[in-house]
Amino acid sequence: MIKVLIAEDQGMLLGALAAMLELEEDLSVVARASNGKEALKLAAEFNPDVVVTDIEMPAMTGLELAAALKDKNPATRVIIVTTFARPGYLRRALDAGVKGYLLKDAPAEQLANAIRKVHQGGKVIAPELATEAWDTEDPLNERERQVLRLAGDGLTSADIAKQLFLSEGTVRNYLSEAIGKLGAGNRIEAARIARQKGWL
Amino acid sequence: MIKVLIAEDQGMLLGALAAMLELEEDLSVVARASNGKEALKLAAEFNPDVVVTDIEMPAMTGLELAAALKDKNPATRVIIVTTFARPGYLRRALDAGVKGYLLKDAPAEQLANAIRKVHQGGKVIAPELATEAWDTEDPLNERERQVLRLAGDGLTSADIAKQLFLSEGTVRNYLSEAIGKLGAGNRIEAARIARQKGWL
DNA sequence: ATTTGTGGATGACGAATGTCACATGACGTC
DNA sequence: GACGTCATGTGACATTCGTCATCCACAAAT
Repeated sequence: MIKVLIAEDQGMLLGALAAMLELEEDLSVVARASNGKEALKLAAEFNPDVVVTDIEMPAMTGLELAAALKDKNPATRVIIVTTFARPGYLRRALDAGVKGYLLKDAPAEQLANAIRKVHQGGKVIAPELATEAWDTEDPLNERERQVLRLAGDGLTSADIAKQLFLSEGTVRNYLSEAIGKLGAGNRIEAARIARQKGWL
Repeated sequence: MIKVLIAEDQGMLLGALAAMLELEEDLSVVARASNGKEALKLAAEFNPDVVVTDIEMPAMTGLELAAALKDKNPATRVIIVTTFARPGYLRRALDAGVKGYLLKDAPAEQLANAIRKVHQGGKVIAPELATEAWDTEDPLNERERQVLRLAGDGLTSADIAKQLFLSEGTVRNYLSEAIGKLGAGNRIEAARIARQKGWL
């Protein structure tokens, strides 16, 4: 009997996944969490074989959860189930020792099999991501990321400068750099691109 | 036996919801669709009592689906299940005669009951939305919306002008109007606000 | 002790943006 | 036909943005 913990902030999906997995005879959903922090606590308590987790959650993301589990529950395998086909996410997930990375777009039937495969020591990566160009590196440095995040929310250079304790000119320099690196035409497009790649 | 059709583009959720609802003795999932268009076709074929649908889907959104069903399958009740707590969406949904509007954040257990209630002629609106301030009107006109959509993607005024066959000055005028109406400081913030409200 | 690198600041310039007042023409209404 | 009004343009102006060359301070490397 494979003990499964599910971490997912969308109640609807959490409940539905749990119901679906309970139909499998060799799986048992021993705990549910609606964010990473809760999942970590429950993992310590129930010691699940496999953790199925979303990425974007309040309090603690699935990526942070994976990293923490690698440390505290090294025997527990982690499968990420997310909406986002972003190279940055996949890379960070693999770095955190994640064994599975599935997209919510994929048919639900795949999940049970992925759990079994990962439980047996295998790896399951969504085929859309396993291929080629998904190893694009994040070309931005920390400052550029910060500045771009704020710019993407509509703050002016002056506002950003105030928040980050930089001069306005410096902010413009970083933005200019980021725009160039991303091949964008302006800050808006740059922010869009970076977000879409999972770099923000 | 209540006949249910589910339309949802995330395969994972679609499958999981179907599995969960099939556990209910008085419900039967007669068809599944991954977009509105497909759902409309299947609805004509299976004549479901209740359609459970997401909003943001390719080909045809859940809101468009609801409007079309109101016309072609007036007896079919529609329940929207979406991530987005946006006033614009709820308003449009109600205008399309939708009987239920639930958030994916809500516990999954609610769904079966919502289906029963709606099937009996009732209405189910997520409590977070049923309250007050959710009737904020969209102050934008069609042109302003178009222009803002493109501006939000990082196009310059000149690009937008070309796409919409307007002069650049006119584009700037519309943007200026939109920025003013939304109380924003620039086009980026304006686009962010409008999107968040579900007006784009 | 000099070189090199890095993070940040400055100043200047042209381009894009935001604002406003006003013009034009199409359409409906009285 | 005179009158609003609605969509679109125009021109002018101040501000913000994007770019680039250059400079400064400080730390690490040699």
